[in-house]
Amino acid sequence: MRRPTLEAVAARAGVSRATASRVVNGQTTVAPHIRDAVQQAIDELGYVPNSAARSLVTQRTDSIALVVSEPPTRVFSEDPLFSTVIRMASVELEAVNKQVVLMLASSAKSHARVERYIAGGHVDGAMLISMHGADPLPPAIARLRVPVVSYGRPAVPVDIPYVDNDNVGGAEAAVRHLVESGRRRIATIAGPQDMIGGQDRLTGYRNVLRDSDRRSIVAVGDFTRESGAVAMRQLLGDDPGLDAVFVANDLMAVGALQSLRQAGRRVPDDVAVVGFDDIEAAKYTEPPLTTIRHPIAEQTAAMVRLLLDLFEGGPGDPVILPTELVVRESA
Amino acid sequence: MRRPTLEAVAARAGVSRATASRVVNGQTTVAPHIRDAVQQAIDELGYVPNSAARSLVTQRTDSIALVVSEPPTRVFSEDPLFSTVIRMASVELEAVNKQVVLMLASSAKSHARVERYIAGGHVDGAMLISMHGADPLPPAIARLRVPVVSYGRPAVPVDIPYVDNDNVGGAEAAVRHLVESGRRRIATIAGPQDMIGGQDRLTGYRNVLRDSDRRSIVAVGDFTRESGAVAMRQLLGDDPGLDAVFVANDLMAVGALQSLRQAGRRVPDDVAVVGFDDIEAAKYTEPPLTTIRHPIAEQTAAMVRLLLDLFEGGPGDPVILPTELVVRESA
DNA sequence: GGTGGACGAGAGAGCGCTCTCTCGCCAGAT
DNA sequence: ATCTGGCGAGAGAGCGCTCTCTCGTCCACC
Repeated sequence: MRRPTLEAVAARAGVSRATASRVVNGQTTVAPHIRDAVQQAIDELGYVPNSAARSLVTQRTDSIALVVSEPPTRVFSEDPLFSTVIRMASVELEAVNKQVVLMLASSAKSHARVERYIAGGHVDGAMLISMHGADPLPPAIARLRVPVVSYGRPAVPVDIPYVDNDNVGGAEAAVRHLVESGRRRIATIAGPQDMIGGQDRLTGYRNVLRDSDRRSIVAVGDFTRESGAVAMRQLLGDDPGLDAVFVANDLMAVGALQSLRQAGRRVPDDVAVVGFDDIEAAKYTEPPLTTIRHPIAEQTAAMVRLLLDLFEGGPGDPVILPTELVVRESA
Repeated sequence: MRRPTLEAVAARAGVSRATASRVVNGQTTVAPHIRDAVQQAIDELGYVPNSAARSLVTQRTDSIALVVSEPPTRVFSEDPLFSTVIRMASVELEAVNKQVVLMLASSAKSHARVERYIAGGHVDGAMLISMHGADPLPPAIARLRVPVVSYGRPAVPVDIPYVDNDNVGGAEAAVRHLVESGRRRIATIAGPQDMIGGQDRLTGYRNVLRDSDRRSIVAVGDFTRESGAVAMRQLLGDDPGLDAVFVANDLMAVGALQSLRQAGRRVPDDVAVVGFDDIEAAKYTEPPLTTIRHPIAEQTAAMVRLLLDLFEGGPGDPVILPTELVVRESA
């Protein structure tokens, strides 16, 4: 009662195993009537190729590792980044008949595991989702001679093709919007400085403030809602006269709005707020949040394309996608 | 420059391939000094077993399909259910050295794909996450003679072991809480009736109302925030005198709170609201949401255990986990 | 009519591993 | 000294597939 093999199909169709294989793999050098006979045998037996046997000889596995290297706090949070990326990547890869093997690599132990797994040739390539600068995984995997791409620029300079959005440009657009609407004392709640997104968005903020001759007022959060609320309270303590704040992600911005409300500040009348990410919840805050949208779906699609290109020997040039200011009512 | 094989390891250690294989697989019938020699050869060569070759002969793959069968609207939404389940399942399976192959099965085309893939012996077993009653996948996969478990009770009676939370009991607890706090006209915003969770939670609501001699007032949403807002407006139109509403999930409850605010109703003074799920955002609504907590992480862990038991020939009895009323300020 | 070429189909090797079967060796019993 | 038993290690088959090489056939052209 085991699964039928190619041998069985060939026998039933009265041809050789090689010919049956040709039909299965869609080669054209098979006469139509033979092709039909084989196809019929396949249907009758319910034949499905054994992938292990196939990849043993082809040296391909048709599966791709999607490595999520991030502490649980962030993956578990309300931030839809990871689920969106995972989902989009699956859709894109399934469209080209590749399987997605999901691997989480939060601990040092799991790092070793992932490294061994990828080194072991279980997958044809890997996609890395890691925003942490201290993360040892990107350089480690880059050494493995397996095609790898990264979602987001790796924090340490390492020769991995990547796809990122224009964090600096987006932050600049956000702060410029505040400057142009006449705000004078513009603070920021920055993200973690060991993450590339945190760094770049702070850089964008600083760039514009420098050019417009304003003083920078900085608090640092960790991209969670709660840390945004804490940072906002701290900023209000440091500089009660601030009239605007650029928050490095929307989740922290939601927390900041909460602190502003508790402190009796009106948004945007007293304090203007601009976030970053344009998560779903940004539409539903009170008031709705002005923010920077970056296209997660397109970025993911671009990442998948980049990896597929790499398989074909493509150059693997980094891709930077533009961001967009979405003006709602908070600024 | 290809990867070292077991043959190479054996040659370097001066033993046969069979002996090297014994060492790799941790068999005890190998003399210590030979074991050491082989281990050293493995380390020096950086040998990693070829999984394709191994599973060709063992007929195992050590990977498990995680099939998410749900329309994009829900997976994409803010509902953290899927990302939590996916994450927890990964952690649990990685702990026992199994790989997670993620498959999305939203369209009919992808259904066929998933079915073929699982039938093709690419995985040792499958975990199904599907809340849709109309979903043809569970019965189809159940026929494949591959160990399968389901997250949530399959809507059509089909012989698949499953793990679910006590939706009926949870809904009963929620509505009983409203009854006991003296509410008279208790409405509900039900979930989609083609989903088991939607059905069961409505059943729980009806059970308690029947027993407490109250009239049921029902609107139906689709588990999204927006549909909750719409349903709440509709309920207020149908019965302006309602003084409580049990909402079948928190996301819709958030929408309902919004509609209540717009209609000038105070919560909980005029209308009490109880949700279901206890998502993160439930803590941050205005006022914080009273809701039913069900343990997603434990449910996922139980699902994984159930599948592993199945591999060992376990009985595969369904597991139902209890829920818990979390009283905050909305009711 | 003979030859060359093109093309379709089969034979068979081999991918890297596991596992059964066999064999050799040594210890202990007779 | 011979035999038996047990255990550790090797030989070799075979998992199911792909792919190269070879061969046979048929047609076209000289």
